[in-house]
Amino acid sequence: MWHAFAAIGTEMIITKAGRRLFPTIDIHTSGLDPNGFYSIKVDIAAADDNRYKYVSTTGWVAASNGNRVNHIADQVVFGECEHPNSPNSGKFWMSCETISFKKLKLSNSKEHYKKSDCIVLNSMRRYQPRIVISKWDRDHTAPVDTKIIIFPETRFYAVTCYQNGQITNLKIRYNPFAKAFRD
Amino acid sequence: MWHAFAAIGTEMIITKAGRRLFPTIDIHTSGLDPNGFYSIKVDIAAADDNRYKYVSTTGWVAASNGNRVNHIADQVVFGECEHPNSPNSGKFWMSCETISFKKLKLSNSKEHYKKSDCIVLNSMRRYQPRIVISKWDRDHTAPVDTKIIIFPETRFYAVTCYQNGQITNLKIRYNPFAKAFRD
DNA sequence: GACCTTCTCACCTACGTGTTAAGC
DNA sequence: TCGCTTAACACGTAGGTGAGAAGG
Repeated sequence: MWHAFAAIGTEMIITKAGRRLFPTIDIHTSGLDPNGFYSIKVDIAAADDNRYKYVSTTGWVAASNGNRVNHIADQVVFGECEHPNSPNSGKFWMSCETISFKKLKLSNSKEHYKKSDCIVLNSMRRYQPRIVISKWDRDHTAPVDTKIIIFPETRFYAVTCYQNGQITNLKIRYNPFAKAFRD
Repeated sequence: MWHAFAAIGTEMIITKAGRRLFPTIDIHTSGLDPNGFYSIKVDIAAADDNRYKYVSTTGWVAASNGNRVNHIADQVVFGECEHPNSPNSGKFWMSCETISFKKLKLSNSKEHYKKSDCIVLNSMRRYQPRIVISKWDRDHTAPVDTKIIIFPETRFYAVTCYQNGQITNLKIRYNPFAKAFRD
């Protein structure tokens, strides 16, 4: 699903009150220590420091002279959404068929920052979601090991209104809440 | 609200898939150690070991020769529902205006036991919800102090269908989801 | 004008109610 | 028959969609 959007240039709506991602970020884990304790969260990093604009003839183009970012793991992070079942045992996480972050929302209003599960972004910029899995020590007082996993196909442009009509069509086609707009 | 129901004899519907309590159990805390760590949950104990039946002329009567229970705190407990925000600091809990257990559901099917927030009970018996507040040690590995608080007005009969029409009327009057049945 | 943002709206999904009739 | 349980139903609440018009 993510690949179908990525091939066109994924866009995500951001609103004051917060808008869910579609598609949602769903993962599955393996190779964890069954008896270890882990928290799992998603955060969102800048994909680069460009501003973008959408030109109907050519698509997305960088509008300012931003620098290319080579190490997204070191980039500015704009907030995070811890999975509701965190923290939990490796055994639990691996028994989950899918670990879904469907409650994660994107906003453009700093006043809504305090809402949990809501990450504040800037419009017309590009972002990269990241999966952050932290293992905690026996006393659960500090993380002892943290892994960051990136799926490049989840990169997206934050917008207040869809720019590319093909993206709109895919959203309407696959998002159950947009069924009203299907032909 | 609870008192209005208790005066008549509170009943709670139980179904296979699980039914919410109405009224819900909402509490407020004070006197906790602001820097201490606490988990807060609700569990449900047998109020006694009677079976009951409802007679339209006289109301609820014990149908078997069960024993009166004097110490509900020692009774059989039928499951528990940990508050979603557990565990958390005393400071956090005391800052909450209301701590609500609205997601707690009651079921009569053991197959649904594994659902979190769902407690399995037997129909035509009487139950007593209990608030359980546990303080954890500095390493969060074991509870060091547990307090059990009981509000007698939350005692209820578990039923698969309302027995007392006055209870039905109160539910319809005050539960927003039953608005369709108001005159 | 061009571009981006905000708001309201109709139309969905998802699910919490008691009712009613059927089942056991 | 009687008492209790179950399932389908209409009708609410609650909230997630893009469209379209208005605002800046």
